Amino acid sequence: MDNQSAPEIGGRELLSDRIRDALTDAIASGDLAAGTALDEQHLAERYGASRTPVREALRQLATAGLVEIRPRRGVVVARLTPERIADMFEVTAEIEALCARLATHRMTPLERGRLMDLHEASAAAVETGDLDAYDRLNRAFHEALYAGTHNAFMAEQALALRERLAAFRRTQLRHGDRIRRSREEHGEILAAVAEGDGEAAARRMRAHMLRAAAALGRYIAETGAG
Amino acid sequence: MDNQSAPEIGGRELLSDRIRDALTDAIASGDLAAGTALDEQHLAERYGASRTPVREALRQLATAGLVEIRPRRGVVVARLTPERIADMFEVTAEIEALCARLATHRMTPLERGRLMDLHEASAAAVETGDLDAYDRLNRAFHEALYAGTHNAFMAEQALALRERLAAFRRTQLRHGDRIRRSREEHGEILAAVAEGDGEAAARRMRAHMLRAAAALGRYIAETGAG
DNA sequence: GTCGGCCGTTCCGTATACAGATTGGTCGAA
DNA sequence: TTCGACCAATCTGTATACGGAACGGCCGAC
Repeated sequence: MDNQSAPEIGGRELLSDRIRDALTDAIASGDLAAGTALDEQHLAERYGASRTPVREALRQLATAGLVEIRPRRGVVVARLTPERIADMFEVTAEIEALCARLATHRMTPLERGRLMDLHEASAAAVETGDLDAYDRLNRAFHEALYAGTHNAFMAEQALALRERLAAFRRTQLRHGDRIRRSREEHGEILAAVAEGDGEAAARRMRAHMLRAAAALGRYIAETGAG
Repeated sequence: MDNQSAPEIGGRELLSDRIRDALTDAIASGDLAAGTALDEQHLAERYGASRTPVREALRQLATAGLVEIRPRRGVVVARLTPERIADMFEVTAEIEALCARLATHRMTPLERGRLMDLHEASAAAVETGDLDAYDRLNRAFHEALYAGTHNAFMAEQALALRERLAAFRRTQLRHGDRIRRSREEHGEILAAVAEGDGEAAARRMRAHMLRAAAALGRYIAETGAG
């Protein structure tokens, strides 16, 4: 086994969380192929820890759907086929569309104003090509819509789903003029929200997410990851 | 139930899962009030186990949203206010509506036939007043729609959400003629599915779920649980 | 009298130890 | 040769031990 990917998990946060993140990356990047059996002891010595935090990390990954735990029979990496990833993105698109529709009808003027501010601020990031800045504003835009549903549980679910797909979306914006297109689509969504047309906001958000997923899908197809 | 002193949890499955179930019941039933601090050692001796399975159970409850874990600061029972439960039911209603819409467009004739069979079979359960039988068929009806989306991830999410609310829905069907009404609503949903009108199916499913939630909400308000 | 720092206790996060279950292989019998 | 049972190795599930961080109380200073 080629240990090219050094564990290298230094930091101050919880050890189990660091192991979880490391394993998440390893699975999302394809270093750990689908169906691979994960031995707790082996992982423990690989990451320089004991079995206890490794177990906690694996449990978290199981609830995230990245691994599968058969009681007393070990842990295996879940089969993240292109179809499954596509399924996940479809669910995300629908959830985001749902949030957009609800938020359109429920946001306060103050919240709508903040959404517009975020959109305005993102213009500069697009012009300067600041990917990290746009990523933050992009995230803030979507999270503002989550919060705009005035349904805390909905917002949590949407955010959790977004986090879950973050590993696969990492390189999405790096391609072509996806950033500019992304912001344009945000503008169209925002217009529908401003007009109070929830259905249109939902449709445009769904299309927005599916286009982003398609861009990522092409990337995955090229690299053969998964 | 005499859960006054020692909740005896006997069985052959995993100890951590049994503790998780016991804690889930305790929280859903209100035995553990919102905001209660949960001490691992105390829970361990209470359930006659060590801290390890207790920890695993608490982690599972955290991902289920029933408790909140602050690193190095302990675990507290999440605040399941009526508002929060209402939020959860709204999300469930929207997800179910989404599944109904997608399933309408994607189910095969065979799957549609099975859905109709399930609906037909439930008639007998309604007539005889067999609550358990109707509960199974009701569950099967909804799960058939999940599967009908042909999106495995969507089906898993919907099922997980349903499981998560099961603790609060336990007594829902026991009230009045909710069973008969429930089956009638299923019939209306089924009609929309058969006609291929996904939007109507979604609307009717949303209304169906919200009516069930309202019935439960009245029950909760009466008993003061939560 | 009130505020701030010090210290002890408690509890969490992690490490290690032990027991039961599962899996794979090997040996023997038909 | 093939099938079945037994056995050993290994890994998971659980228990226990240890170190450090956080919270509460006490004492001293202003």
